Amino acid sequence: MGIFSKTCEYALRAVFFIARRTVEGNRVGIKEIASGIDSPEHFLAKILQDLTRRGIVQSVKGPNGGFYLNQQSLARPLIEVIEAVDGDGLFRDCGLGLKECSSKNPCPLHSGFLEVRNRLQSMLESITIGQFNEDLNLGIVVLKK
Amino acid sequence: MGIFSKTCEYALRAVFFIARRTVEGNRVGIKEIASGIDSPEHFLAKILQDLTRRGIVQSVKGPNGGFYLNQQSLARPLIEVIEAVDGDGLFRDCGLGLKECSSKNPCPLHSGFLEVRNRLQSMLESITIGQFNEDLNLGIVVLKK
DNA sequence: ATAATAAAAGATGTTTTTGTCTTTTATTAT
DNA sequence: ATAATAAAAGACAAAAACATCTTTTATTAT
Repeated sequence: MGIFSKTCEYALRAVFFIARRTVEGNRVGIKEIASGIDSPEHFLAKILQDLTRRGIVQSVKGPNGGFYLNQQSLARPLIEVIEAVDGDGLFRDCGLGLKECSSKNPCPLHSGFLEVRNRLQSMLESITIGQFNEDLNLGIVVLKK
Repeated sequence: MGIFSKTCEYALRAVFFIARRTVEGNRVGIKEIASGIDSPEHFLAKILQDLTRRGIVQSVKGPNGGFYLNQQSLARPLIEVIEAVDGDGLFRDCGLGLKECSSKNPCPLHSGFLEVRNRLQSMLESITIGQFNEDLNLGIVVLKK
């Protein structure tokens, strides 16, 4: 089990992929995205449909259609994608699964977790969907294998 | 989705619960553990059977039997329980699900993740199963609700 | 030895996650 | 208008996670 669901992993790789194509001035089809990030095509389609409904990615149907990102979406922090897909449980729920864990009524790991996941959260708030385009083009970072 | 599997959450709550009873000098039965940590009894039984096989908790059958922790187990870092149940994926696998993600061939989040999860890892290495017994007795920390 | 106890093991069921395949709808170029 | 294109939506299936119930085995007290 990774830190995110498989669904979320695909979503994140996909938005990075779409961002890169977008700044090149192109829309990109589901087939190309799926093969570009090594994900099951139809499964990814569902994920992107959902993100589109939520306004996190943009799409148009028909010839020359495909997915893309508007300026607002390119500037979006990664955490918005994660919360849209996996919810905010990773940042809010008790590490031991307690319903009412809080600073008033903490589980043994409460304070330790607080620090670690605040860091995770602020990291994911500071990273944007569009910030890796150049690194992706240069091959400094990758989205498959 | 929390950071750990449900199975792992139950395992962690259970070992804390057993630790507390152990230092009081008692073995504790599965029924009492399950109700003490609010978990499904038979499901927890499986989990503890597995941890027993791995030597992470101890048990004896029959009257006056039950689960307990020897000195070595009481001193065990929490990460050993987590790795026994969920594996080490949380600390090793790529956040975006790439098979070959590394510093040589990083995903966009590679370096950011490295820092956060090294912190998580060292936190879980420094906490021991037996270190919350007093806080549990005083009600400063809790294992259910 | 026997009965009672409690973990271990086995069988089975449910729900969620992940994945595939087909049909429909919207858009564009001709 | 029509045909081609590509996302959207729907139906279905496999696998994994989560959960329950029953039977067996080991241990202890009598």
